[in-house]
Amino acid sequence: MTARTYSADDIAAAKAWPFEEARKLDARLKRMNHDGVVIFETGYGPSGPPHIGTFGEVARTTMVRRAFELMTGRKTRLISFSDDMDGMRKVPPHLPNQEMLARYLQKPLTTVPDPWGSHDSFAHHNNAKLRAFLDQFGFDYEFVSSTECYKSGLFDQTLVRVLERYDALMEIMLPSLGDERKETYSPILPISPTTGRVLYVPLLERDAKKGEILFEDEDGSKVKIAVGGGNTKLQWKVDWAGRWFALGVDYEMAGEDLTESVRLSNRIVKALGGEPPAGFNYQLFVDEEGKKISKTKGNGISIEQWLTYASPESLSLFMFQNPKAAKKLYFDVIPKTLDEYWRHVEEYPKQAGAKAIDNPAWHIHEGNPPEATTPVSFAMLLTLVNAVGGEPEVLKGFIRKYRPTASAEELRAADALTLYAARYYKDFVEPKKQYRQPTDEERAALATLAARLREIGDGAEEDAYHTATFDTGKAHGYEKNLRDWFAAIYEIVFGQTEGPRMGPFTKIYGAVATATLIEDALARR
RNA sequence: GGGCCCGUAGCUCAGCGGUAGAGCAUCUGACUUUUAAUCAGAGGGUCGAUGGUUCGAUCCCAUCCGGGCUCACCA
Repeated sequence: MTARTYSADDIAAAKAWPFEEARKLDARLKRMNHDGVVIFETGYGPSGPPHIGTFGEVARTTMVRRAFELMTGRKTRLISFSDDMDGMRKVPPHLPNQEMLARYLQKPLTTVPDPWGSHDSFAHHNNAKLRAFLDQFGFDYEFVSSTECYKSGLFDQTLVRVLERYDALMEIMLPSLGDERKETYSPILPISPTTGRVLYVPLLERDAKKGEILFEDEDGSKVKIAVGGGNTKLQWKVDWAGRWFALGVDYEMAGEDLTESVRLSNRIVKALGGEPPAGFNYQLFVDEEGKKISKTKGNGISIEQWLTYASPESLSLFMFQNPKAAKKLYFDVIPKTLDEYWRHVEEYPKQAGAKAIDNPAWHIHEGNPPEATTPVSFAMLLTLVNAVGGEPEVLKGFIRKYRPTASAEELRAADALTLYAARYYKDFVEPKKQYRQPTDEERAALATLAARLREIGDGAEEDAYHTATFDTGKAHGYEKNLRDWFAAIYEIVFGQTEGPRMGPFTKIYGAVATATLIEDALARR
């Protein structure tokens, strides 16, 4: 499939938020007479593994990036920046080798040994996780390590600039600090040459010309070092601003909890002589009751949970929707969002112009939505799973029965859903199953049915199986109340009060397999 | 309390100056030698409240109400 083309008028008329963001970015670049490659950035803190928020930020930033590219045709890059020179402030719980890690408190995360022993450092381990995580979704990005930026000298000029503009920066930062911090605050944090820890100490002397600072080391000695080459790092807010300045970041969004940080960092980057990136503050997720999601409470849901029951595309849709509203992230939204995703995909080919590029599917698929949609909804599969169980092959059989005219592509889309439906079955339906013990009459009737099905064998018509089921019931005293016969089958064989129509089910599941299913149920104690 | 963001049908969301929309849920009907599913249709909103701008406001402005985040340290 080839990407469609859109006219300038279409794009100007597009109202989806990524286009609004792209317009903001474009205005900023015009104001600056910036005509180079446009840099998008997302941040990552490697003191923990990547999570659903990490996904959201990269997905949303990519949506703005693609909208911007369509709008301007300009070259762009997406930097995934890992703040891995940050000192380890506390030992994250639930990690192995706690006592070993405790000895590395305050040291840059890239110098903390990997508690799992597989990478150069704790940060390297998590950085690798981040990359594997982003790669799994096919994001286009460039990984950048803070430590490498400092060590390679890439940030040297920025550090010197911080020294040059020291007074202006302090004027911005000091009012935002508590009394105690005011006394010791420094935008530049030296790494102790003796202990390797990140030091939160005041600068005793600074020489912008030489690019040097004097500070008191942990052992009490006065030490003079060059700011560059990885000897020092910038402290938050200034660090963020310095990063924008040094890397030329044009666009970065952030969670609303960082609203104040963005404000300050914007002022700082200006003081450094740069221009704040465009961007906005997206809202954090809340749980079903609208409460803040916290790891300790364990409310909300994780990315692993989402991807267990629904596709990454559906999660992208969730991220696309309303980034400025506090979205409720709880289990029920998963199937709903998955079905909404497919509805949008279905709509796309019917739409044109601005309407098409406002379609979430365009943004989720970076301009290339798939052509085929699923012929059955996920909601329907979840219902079906209640009736016929969670075997993907059986589900696929039912899909083909329900949608005999579906194309191969459509079936492929639907088949992918059976995997999620099967997991849903295993986790939510199967545990609730209650198999009833048969009465003697029921036992006899079911045994007869199993024998009949075996006799007919696979490959007969649905009706043959259905008739056999009816006849067996009638022959065992159910001619007046066939409903009870079916209820007995479902309760004893399927472990639930409702089940599939027996004819079609037997056809799809296989007559011999169905007979075995019945016999197994009779053997159950 | 200050700042920022959000508030459209039961739920999830779209619409953002010109007589309120979708999906799900609900209800009704059709259909299948059980149920579910499927199909057709219906009901459901003073667009958080109040003022203002306008010929006209869900959409712009102001105020208020409700919710979230933030305003020590750390990121």
